[in-house]
Amino acid sequence: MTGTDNIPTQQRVWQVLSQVPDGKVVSYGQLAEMAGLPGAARWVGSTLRKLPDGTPLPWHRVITSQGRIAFPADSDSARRQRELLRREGVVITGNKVNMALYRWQP
DNA sequence: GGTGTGACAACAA
DNA sequence: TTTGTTGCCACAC
Repeated sequence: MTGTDNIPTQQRVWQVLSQVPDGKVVSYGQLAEMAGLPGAARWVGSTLRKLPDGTPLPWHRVITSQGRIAFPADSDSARRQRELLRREGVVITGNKVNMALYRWQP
């Protein structure tokens, strides 16, 4: 097609992300795949980076496939993310989340 | 249209 | 387990 079919890829990611429920998390790869972009995990991360501070989107529910926070454990961003997750009831142990328990599976 | 980039993922040592 | 390497994708120059 010549471009009439493209809904902004970014927008599709936002849409999927907005569906992640409280207390659940998804990996970058999973999010990419759900948005119809298998293999674009890395790109998703780069894109989330552009979100403004006050975004209504649950960016904090996106973590690595290993259940780790993608930021350095001692960074402010990592702390903020842990705080938000914990606030939703997600137990974090050593900068890690138990994917078996909190992974979002629609 | 080629090149570099990154909040990743899978695999080798 | 931790560290390094390679593959991926869409985007910005």
